[in-house]
Amino acid sequence: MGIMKPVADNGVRLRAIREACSSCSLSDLCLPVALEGSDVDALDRIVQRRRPLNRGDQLYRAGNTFGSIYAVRTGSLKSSTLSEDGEEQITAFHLPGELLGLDAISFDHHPSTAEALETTSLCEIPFTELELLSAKIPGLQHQLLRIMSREIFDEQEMLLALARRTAEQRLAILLLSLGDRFGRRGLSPTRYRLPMSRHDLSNYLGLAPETMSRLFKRFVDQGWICASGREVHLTDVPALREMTGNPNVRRQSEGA
Amino acid sequence: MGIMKPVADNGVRLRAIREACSSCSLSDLCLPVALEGSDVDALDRIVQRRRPLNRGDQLYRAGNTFGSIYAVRTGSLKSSTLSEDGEEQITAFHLPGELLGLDAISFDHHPSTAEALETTSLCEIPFTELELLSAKIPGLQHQLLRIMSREIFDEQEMLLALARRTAEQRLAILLLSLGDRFGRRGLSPTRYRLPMSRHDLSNYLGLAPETMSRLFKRFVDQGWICASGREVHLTDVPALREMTGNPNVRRQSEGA
DNA sequence: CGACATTTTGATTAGCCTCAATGGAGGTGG
DNA sequence: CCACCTCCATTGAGGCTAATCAAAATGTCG
Repeated sequence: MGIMKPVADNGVRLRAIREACSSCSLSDLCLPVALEGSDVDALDRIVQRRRPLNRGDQLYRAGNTFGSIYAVRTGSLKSSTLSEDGEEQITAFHLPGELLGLDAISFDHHPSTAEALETTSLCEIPFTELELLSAKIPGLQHQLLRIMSREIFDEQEMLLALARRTAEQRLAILLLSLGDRFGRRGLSPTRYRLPMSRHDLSNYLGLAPETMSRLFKRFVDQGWICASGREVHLTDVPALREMTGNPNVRRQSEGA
Repeated sequence: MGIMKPVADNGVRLRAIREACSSCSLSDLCLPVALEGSDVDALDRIVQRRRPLNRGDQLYRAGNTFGSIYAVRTGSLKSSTLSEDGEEQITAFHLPGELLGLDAISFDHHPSTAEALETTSLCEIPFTELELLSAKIPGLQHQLLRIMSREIFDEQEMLLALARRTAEQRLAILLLSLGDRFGRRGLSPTRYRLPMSRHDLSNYLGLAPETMSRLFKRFVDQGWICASGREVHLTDVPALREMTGNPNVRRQSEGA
């Protein structure tokens, strides 16, 4: 087993993988681990490129057997399930650098459908091979658990944040969250293009599309954002953050 | 490394563990894995008993460093976080046989506080030791990933199920879910004692306590349940299941 | 039995959904 | 180039659900 022993060109190899995966989460997987060159090779080998998906293409459907997890290189996707009445229920959006497919591990099949919102390229990581590898490379197993747990937990926290919140708060939370996530990948956290339609947005937030529209108007009127179609500019982040909290609490100055 | 090779008294040892842990999820951890006697010993050794918690006692608090995961033997707990306005937000209930503490893996500290709802006994499973062990025992690593993913995912699904649902649907979903979970441990799925107060219940479902009370009344009036204090009897499970779906869909006979 | 917490009940209000109709953007064919 | 169509986003009016406020009833525990 490869033990903590830096190898001369390790940094170079790591960079190669990171390049290969763009800025995808796979780099999170190797970065904190001291890997030997051969290990990096091994990891590199199991990562597969796929040809890009077009808008509307499905990466996998609910019920498909689980084989791989995926990292978004460029573009974006939505995960959704069908409620018993046949309505689409969007459960997550996936931006560049994020993983998807993790929720399938427990059941060996995907509980949700993943669909590209625009032209999207991905890395595919066959899961059994990753598992095999993680048994051999010390530290990788721990990283795998952490990242898995992290990605799933983030989603859960998002759901929790949205529950019990007013429509206004939900939109503020989502806009800030998207900004954070874009920011993490080197883009502007306050000025970005929404990859999803108002319809998808309202579906995800559990609101009627009409409410969504009214909210955008209100946010613009208040001077919190500038919005034109899918282009959004968060002009007053502090105000948005303020709204994030409980509305029932009267606004009080921090000093009081 | 111990390879798939049944050992004479393996079954006995497994049963011993299962007894030791009552019917806790740890049995899920070893059951599908072919373990050698020595492996079972190893697993057995790292599981620790703890003295029971009293009602109101906290197992861990949000922010505590993460060391172990826990399996509920008897009793029950609630997990909660504090929203920015200082309000308690209950994120999960934990019944006998279920695991808790898994959400701490990604951050090395607990994101939530766990508090006993009644006298509660637990098994403690030190995580680093479990990880070490899972590197040695084939299959255990996979099981660990699966169970983790499963527990976290179940919670997420619950949150999702509760989002975008009417108060009536939420209560129906929760009552059925609790029944399922009790049923899985050999108790009646239709007649049980709620371990939590109406207040906790309403908090978890994101409703006002008054609404909770009115809902119980309505459910009783409709003949769907019998309720006296915390004792609940689901008298019309089909009706409850029916309610679970989208209310906006007119009730239609399946055959139509 | 009295003090306290929890639960229930009643009246009112606010927020969001629904239905309905209008306004724009992008694509197609005359 | 313009008329037309379709899809999506916006705007308005009204209704329903669940929150809030207030208070009584019930249960719990010393």
